[in-house]
This record gives sequence, structure tokens and C-alpha cells, in this order.
Amino acid sequence: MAQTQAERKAETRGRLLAAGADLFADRGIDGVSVDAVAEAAGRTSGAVYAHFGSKQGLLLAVLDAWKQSVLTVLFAEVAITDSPLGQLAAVWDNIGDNPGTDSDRWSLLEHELWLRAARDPEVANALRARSAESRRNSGQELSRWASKVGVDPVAEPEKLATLVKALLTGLEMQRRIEPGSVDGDLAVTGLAALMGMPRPSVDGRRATASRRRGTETSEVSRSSRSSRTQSHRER
Amino acid sequence: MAQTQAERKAETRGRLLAAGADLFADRGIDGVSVDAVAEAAGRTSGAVYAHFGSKQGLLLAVLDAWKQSVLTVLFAEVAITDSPLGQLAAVWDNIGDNPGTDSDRWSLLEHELWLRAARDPEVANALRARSAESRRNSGQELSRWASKVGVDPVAEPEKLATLVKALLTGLEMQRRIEPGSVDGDLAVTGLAALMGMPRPSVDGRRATASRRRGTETSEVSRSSRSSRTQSHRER
DNA sequence: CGGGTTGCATAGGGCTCGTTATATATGTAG
DNA sequence: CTACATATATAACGAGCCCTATGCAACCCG
Repeated sequence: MAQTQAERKAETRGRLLAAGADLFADRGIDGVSVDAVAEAAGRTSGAVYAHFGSKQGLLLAVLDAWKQSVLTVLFAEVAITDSPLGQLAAVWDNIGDNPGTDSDRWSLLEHELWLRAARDPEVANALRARSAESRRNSGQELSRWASKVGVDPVAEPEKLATLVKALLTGLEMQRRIEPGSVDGDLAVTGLAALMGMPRPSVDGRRATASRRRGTETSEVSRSSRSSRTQSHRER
Repeated sequence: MAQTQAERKAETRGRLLAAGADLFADRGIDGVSVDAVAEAAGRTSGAVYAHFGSKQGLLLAVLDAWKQSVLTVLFAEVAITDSPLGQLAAVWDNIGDNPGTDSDRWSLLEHELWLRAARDPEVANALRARSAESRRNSGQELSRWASKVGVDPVAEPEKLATLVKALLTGLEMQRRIEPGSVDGDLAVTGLAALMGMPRPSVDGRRATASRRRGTETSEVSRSSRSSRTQSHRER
């Protein structure tokens, strides 16, 4: 099939980015050679250097193309369940209970990048921008959710988003080391505390039955999905 | 300066372990060669292989020798301040407000190990043991603290410890990317919520000047609330 | 004091990796 | 149809790495 040069170039770039994200997440950045990425993309290392200049360039491009914000996507999907606690549980299910899924490897890639950012200012800057945007988005989602459910979180939206993300991140890390020590109930308990939800009576502890009723199918999910998401990835 | 062989051996082993922990934390495990560790310890790579067999062996030995449990040490030191909120603040100060200190680099090493554990079962097992022990210890400390202060945390001791550690870990990660987005007040707010402490008056929202310390016997906090600058190091 | 042992140094092999320089083939313009 | 531009392949270099084999001096013990 005849392809214009621009088309071929764009496809190659996309393949390289996808393969890079995939392999970096899977084996770790240092565990993947440039040739391995190129081969996974059906190209050779020459293409990588023509497009990104260096392995680091490829890494930064992967980071940049990576619009997936765990929290944002999460809260967009959550609206389907309609009990508040059930929604919190769904949040954890999506972030922490998915061994082998995409979110699983994205979380590994995120840590990989975080660790690198701790020593490489260039990576740090790229991560910082992404982080700020994500925090703003999920702050909005969270406050919207809180007012709909009628609870009073312990902090203002962006601060709250930071706390929630911190808790979820930490729990997910812990779960990877000791899966048994973290379950959905625990995550819901922690999230509920941060969201300022009333605590269940000490003796009667059953979580998911609260009847709050008021979610249509999608107010949250349709309202303001990310404003500039254009690159969609898959594997 | 005659030394017995056992003494010499033990000293070499100690030096290698210390140098390994230091360099692994500083430059990342993959960023450090066996020769670099040996040289930092005043030995050569031969010593490393005589003692540990491989680089991985050295890594596991470093992990094993690393008894430092952040949370445990934390709560042991905390008892000096005596206002409850001040104590929570001290916890964060120790874990999250220490650029350039030992706890700073230990936290990097911990992440380094965590990431490796996600792909290497051998490392995962070693981390798991350490994690379980740490959770038990800090669970005890936490429940002791809670009953002394007279609050009712949101979960049983070990669960609570998991939540607290998760929150602190997540906040510390976030702080490294965007230092401005995480401060002591935020950490205290989150911790207080998990500990089940009463919230500041519901209607009059106040940004809370952290009210710390009632009486103090010894100055434990480095009072480094102004240090927002990123110290960076290299050798 | 002397042979055996121990603890570590020295030297280098074999391999992988990031990067560059050059070749090739395909699209593009005149 | 020709001449150039572009996208990617190919090949090779030099560096750095982990690890092994071997040497050697310092200790140990009778």
C-alpha cells in the first residue's frame, strides 16, 4: 500500500510510543533497550533516533503522550453505581484491584517515572505539569461528587484531591507487597474518612447498602471529561 | 594495627553494605556498578563477590540489614511533643519535610526496592517480611497513641497503620513532584481524619495555623518550616 | 616458625547497550 | 524521467557492566 511519507512517519511514531510505554512499564526503563522498543514496534533503532534523538527523548515523549490520569478517568467511570460508599468502592476497584490490566501497568510506569523524576529534573518537570493538571481535574470531580452526595470533605477540592490520590497511591503500593493487607473495605474506610462521611456505628458494620439514590446514569461522566485529551492509547 | 580475619571480614561487609545502601539510594540500583560500591567502601569488586556472590546478593543483604522502619522510628520520637495535633505534625515533619536528610534517601531507596519487588519475587519476599513487621509495630504505636489522646480511629490498629502509612507515602511522593502542593497542614488534616479526631468547627472554616507544642522537653523538630528549597547533591 | 587457609585484589572475558555514520528505498517535485 | 528529499534500515564503535579466574599477602594454628 502506497503511503505518503507523512503517514508513514506518523504511524511509526505512534508505534514507537506505544511500544515504549508498554515495555517501559513492563520491564522498567533501564530494563529495556532501544532496540527492544524498536523491534516491538516493527521498526529498528534507527527510527527511534530519527524521531526522538535519544532514549531519554523517547521517554519524555512517552510521558508527554500519556494523558491518562488515573483519578480523572476513575471518577468519570464511577457514576454508574449509585450508593456513595459503593462509588468509593468502585474507585478502589479501578485503581487497586486490577492485577494484569492496563491500569496495573500504568501504575507501574507511573512509579518508574516518579523514581526517575527524583533524580532527573527534565523528567521531573514533565511529571509536574501532568500532576498539576490531574489534581485540578480530580479536585473538581471530587467536590462535585461531595456536594451531590451531601458530605463535607476535610479539605478544599485540590487539597482533598491530593489527599485522596496520596491514600490510593499508598494503598496500591502496599497491596502490591502484601495483597492481603489491603482490601476494598479498608480503602473505602480511608476514603470515607477523607470525604468527611459519617462513620458507621461501631458494631453494625456493613458497607455497601446505604441508599442515597440520586445518580442518573451520567451526570459526572458526561459533564466535563478532560478538555484536551486527544491521544488515546491501547495495547 | 593487626586485625583478626574475622574482624576484617566483618568490617568489609559492613562497609560494603553501607556503601551499597548509600549509592543505591542516591543513584538508583541500576545506576550503580558493583565497582562503584566497592570503591566507595574502600575495597574492590572482588570483595563484593566474595561476600555476596552477585550484585543481587548485595542488594538483598542491604535490604535485610535495613532495619529502619520509618513509621516505627517516627512514632517513637514523637512522644516528646505533647499536643496531639503537634504530634501529627511532627510525624509529617519527620517523614516528609526533610530534603537532604537520611530519611530522604531512605525513602528513595524504599521506592527503588518497591519497584524492583514488583518484578522480582525474591526482592518482593524480602520486602514483604519487613513490611509486615513494620505494620505490626506501628499498629501498636498508633493504638497506644490513640487511647492516650482519647480518639477513636477509623479502623483497627493494623488496618489503621496501613492507612496511615499509605497516606504518608503518597503525600511524600506528591511532595517530591510538586513541593508546593503538600504542606504540614494538609498532612495533619489527613492524618487527623484517619485518627478520627474531631474536625475544627464546621461553619467557621479556618485555615488552621498549626498549633503545636504545649510543653517541650527537647527540641525534636528541626523547625525547618521554611526550607522549601530543593537541595541537590552529587559527587 | 612453616604450611594451610582466608580475605581480598587484580585482570580480563564476554556481553549488552546507547549512539553515530552511512546506506537504501521510497516518495516528491520539476 | 530525473534529481533530490525523507524515512528508515544496517552496521559498527566504544564504553560500561557483571562476573570469573587467579594471585598474593595476612592471618591462624600446631
